[in-house]
This record gives sequence, structure tokens and C-alpha cells, in this order.
Amino acid sequence: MNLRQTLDATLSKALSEACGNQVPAMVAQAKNPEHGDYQANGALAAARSARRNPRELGEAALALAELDDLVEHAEVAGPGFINLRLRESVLIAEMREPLTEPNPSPQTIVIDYSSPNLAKEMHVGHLRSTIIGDAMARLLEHLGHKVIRQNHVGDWGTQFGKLLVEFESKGTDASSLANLETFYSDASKRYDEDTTFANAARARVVDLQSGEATAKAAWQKFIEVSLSHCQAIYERLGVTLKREHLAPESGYSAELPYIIQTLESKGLIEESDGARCVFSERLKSREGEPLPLIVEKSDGGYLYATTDLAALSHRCHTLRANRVLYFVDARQSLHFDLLFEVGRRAGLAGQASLEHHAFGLMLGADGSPYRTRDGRTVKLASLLDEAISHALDVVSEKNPDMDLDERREIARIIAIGAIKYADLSKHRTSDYVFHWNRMLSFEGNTAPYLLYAYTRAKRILEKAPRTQADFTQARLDPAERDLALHLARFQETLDSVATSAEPHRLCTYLWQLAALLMKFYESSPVLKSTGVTQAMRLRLCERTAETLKQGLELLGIETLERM
RNA sequence: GCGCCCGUAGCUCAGGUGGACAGAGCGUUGGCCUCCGAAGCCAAAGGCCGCAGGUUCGAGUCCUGCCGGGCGCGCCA
Repeated sequence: MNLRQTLDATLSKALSEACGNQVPAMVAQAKNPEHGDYQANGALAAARSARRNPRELGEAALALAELDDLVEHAEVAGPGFINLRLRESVLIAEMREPLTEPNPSPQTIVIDYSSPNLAKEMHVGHLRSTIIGDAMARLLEHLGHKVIRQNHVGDWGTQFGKLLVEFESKGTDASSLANLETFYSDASKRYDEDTTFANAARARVVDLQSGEATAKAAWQKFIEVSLSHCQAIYERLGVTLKREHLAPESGYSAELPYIIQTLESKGLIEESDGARCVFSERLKSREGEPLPLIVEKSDGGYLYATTDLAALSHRCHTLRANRVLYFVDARQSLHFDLLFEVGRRAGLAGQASLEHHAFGLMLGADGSPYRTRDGRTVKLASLLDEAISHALDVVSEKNPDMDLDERREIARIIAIGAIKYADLSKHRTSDYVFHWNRMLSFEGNTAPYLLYAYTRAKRILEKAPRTQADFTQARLDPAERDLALHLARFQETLDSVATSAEPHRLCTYLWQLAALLMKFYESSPVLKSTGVTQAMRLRLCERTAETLKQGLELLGIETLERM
């Protein structure tokens, strides 16, 4: 049950009655536990407009609110805060409820994430979109929404001209693409230095886009190899993206003329310097002129803005999305701002909520975009290799007698989890610094800490005797109550992440949960206790383990039984 | 020039719709394994929340102006 929401609904109703008009109670988790479990600040805000004394209003609301089932103590404090303390019986009862409940009004939610450019290999810059998008997909799906993943891979730009000519000159042999990075830079070098090559490249783009058979065949082969590189990374990372989630740019090419037609029929298109544009009604350029979204170049070619409009229309109309979530870095904020405006004015977006969830770039310690010593971008594959190798060292040091295969498997889960958690736990809309040693640290607020907490709880459960005692008859000491209270807040945490699209909040929740378990572990011996006390402590261990496992799973992080 | 984002402890970061003494991790210092795993727990030190005004009963949070940083601004994606 979403306790916060339930309290808010009840108290809002009472406060509105006391006030005479509709006002929110604004129930939130209490920051200071001395004030209770939840606090409502609505009386303070409402008092002003109602010209009433906030404390009096709070008292009136409390008198009207039917909270006895949930709340053991409620009082008005300070200038007019309403403090609520939950009944212990409620916390205990919550431990027998399902961990989560589905959203009563499920939506169709399209998520655009990962979306690498197929001309190059995936590098560390793709991590954030891929990891965060995947966590949101898992979480929203778990809450009962219909999630449609869209991997909007770049397979259609002008850059494919030079790649095709290079590829064909090497006999369209897949082995020449073994290292996509060097392949791309070789092609770029020839394009810049050799005019014959450059002309051929330009001609090949036209061939490709007009559907010429040999160009198309070579292109398809190239894309196929590149996609298998991506898919291998997804599998290593435990990302749920599959071939069926591909929504490549090329797939929209046939739609583009109709997009232009639609814009034209709405009277939105204007010609400017030979290009066809839609001018913004709100955003201004350098010279104070309206900002254009260019949808057709002066040579008649289409651009990514055109493709994005086609994708938007497809998502809102064909897929019938209620929300469209874009996990794309912040450099594209202006682009999406314009895109959403034009999409709405052209009627391509329907009523859907269009959300660009931006994030900053990954930087090196010197503050420049993250690269290796020789100036190359860091491939995702090598980041994973290095993390696993480091994890294996640590695992081996802690478990010298464990056999190698088991150590390897544990190292894999720890390393992948640590990388994903390090990224997921940061909010950062601005650029952030990537640190090897911090990413690979297994202490403090990291995935290994959460995994360790999980294994400790599991070990107790493994060793525990079967008990017939009824845990609901037990009383909770402070450390146990703190843990039980936090456990009861899982649902409201998930709901808040669902609307905000900020998985770092779930990370914070799980970190706190693990910390509370550690404290409980120190203060409340389980195996040495007896009767209802032991039954309740075992139930706390069990519930915490289940919650950690479920929460980590929603983040896309595997758990392990020992480490 | 205009626009967006950011500036919180030595470092890396949290601080939902303004709320009750500003939090955590790392690092530093000092404790805790004959008790379920010490990848842990406990404690201490460390902050004019970039600066200056304003709105409010109340501002890290909202508004304005500065200072400092990042990114973006017509035919690339």
C-alpha cells in the first residue's frame, strides 16, 4: 500500500472540509524522526488563503480525519505542522502484504533509450541513456503499465556513404568490421583526404536512400554486424533491449514526405534560404528572430528533425502512447523543445505527455570528455572487462578457497552491478566526472554494499530454524521499527520514481534499507532469539531480502546468494 | 549577444509540489570480531548551501542582479 498517498487523501479531505474549499494536505515523510513518521504541511499553506490560524486549522482537520486505523499518534506542532506516527500493528501488517501493487490506471508508455549510432562502437557515453532507460522500463512495466521500448538507432545519416564505400572496397567482409572504431576513423580520413572517395561516398548515400540494390545489400550487412556488437553489450549489461525493440531511423524514411505534407496542410512550413522550416512561436535565435526547426534541406534531403517528427507521430498515434519518455543527453534539450512544440502544433503528438529526461556528459578527471590516454573514447566493452577483472581480485582476496568459476561469476555480478549503480544513483543534469576508482569501489553507497546486505539476510534465513510462532504478536524495538517503517515505504518510492523518471531515488531508498538492515543486524540477534521475537526478526530479514532483490531487479542489477 | 543547465563539507554527491537544528559516501582521527559474514558497525572533526538584494510567518529550494563553470543557438545526428 502507498501509505503516504493514503494518509494524504484522508487528511486532504479533512483539511478541505475544515477549510471550506479544496486544499492539499501535503503529506510527506518526516525529515526528523522525532516528529513522527509523516508530516502534513498543508495547514500552514491553507491558513493564509483561508485567513485562519494554522494551528487551529490543523486541529480542526485532525478532528475530522478518520486516521485511527493507521495512526497511533497525531498532533499539531510548531507553527502548524501535523505530525503523524503510524501504528506498530500497521507496520507489522504491511509485512504480510504483497511487496508492490499495480497501478490502478495503467498507461501506455513509450521509452526511447540507448539509441546508439551504428556507425561506431558503443562507448561509455552510451551508458547513462541505456542504464537509466532500462531501469525505467523495468519499473514502469512492473507497476502494470504497458511499456514499449524504442531503440532509435542511427543507421541512416549521410555518414553511411563513406562507410559503405570503405566497406565495399574491403569486399563487404564482416571481419573488416571487427573494430568499428578504427574502421570509422579510416573511412573518415579517406573522406577528408581523397576527393574521389568523397564523391563516391556522396553518390552512395543517394543510391542507398533511393533503394539501389547493391548499396542496400552492403548497408544491411554493415548494420547487421554493428547491431550484433550492441546486442552483445546489452547482454553483458543485462539490459532488456532485444531486436524487436529496434526502431531505426531508416524505418521512418518512407514516412518523411507525409510528415512534410502534414506540416504543409497545417500551414506551418515556411521557406528560408531554400530550406523548409517550421518557426517557433516562443524560441528566439541569435538575432531575435524565431528559431527554425529545419525539416527539409535546400537540396531536398530530410534531417533528423524530420525523422524525429515521424517517430513522434508513430509513438503517439500508432502506438497510442500516453507518455513518451526520451532519455537523451542535455545537449539536445533545445532540439526536443522545438520538436515537441512543432509536434503539438502539427497535431502529431495527440494528448501524450512528451518528456525529455536530460542528463549530463561523462567527463574525465581533467574535466574534458572522457577518453583513454591516447585520446580515444572508452569502449563500453573495455570498461566492463576492467571492472570484472578488478572485482575478481577483490573476490579472490576475500574468498581464497572458493573455486575459480564461482569467483568469476560473483565478480561478474558485482562488477556489472557496481557500474550500473554508480550511474543510476546520480541525479546530475549537468556533466559529471567519471572516476575509475570510485566506479570500482566496493564500499559505501555502492551496489556491493546492497548485495552484501542481501547475502547477510539470506545467510540468517538459511541457518534459521523453522518456527511456528506468529510474528504479528511481537513488539518492535527501535531498530526493528525503523526497518519495518522503511520497508513499508517501498510502494510510495516506486510510485514517485514512476512519475519523476528519476531512478536515483530508488537507489537512495535501497541504500537506506541496507543501512537499516546492517544496524538491525548489529542490535537484534536473530538466531539466538526465541518465540515470537525470533519469528518477527526472521520476517524482517525475509522481507528486507525480498525488497532488496525486487528493488535491485527493477534497477537491472542481479543479486547473489553469497559473495 | 540570446537561451538552457549547474555552483551544498577536502573530494564525489543527496536534499519530490518553499517548512521545524543542512544529510550521506569517500578521505582523516579514534573505537568494535570466543555473538547470525569486519565488503560491516559506532564515534569525532569538517558547511556565511558562489555573492548581494527581494518575496514569505518560514528560502539550499521561488524572483532579480552580479561572479564562476558547462552546453546549445539553419540546412550533421
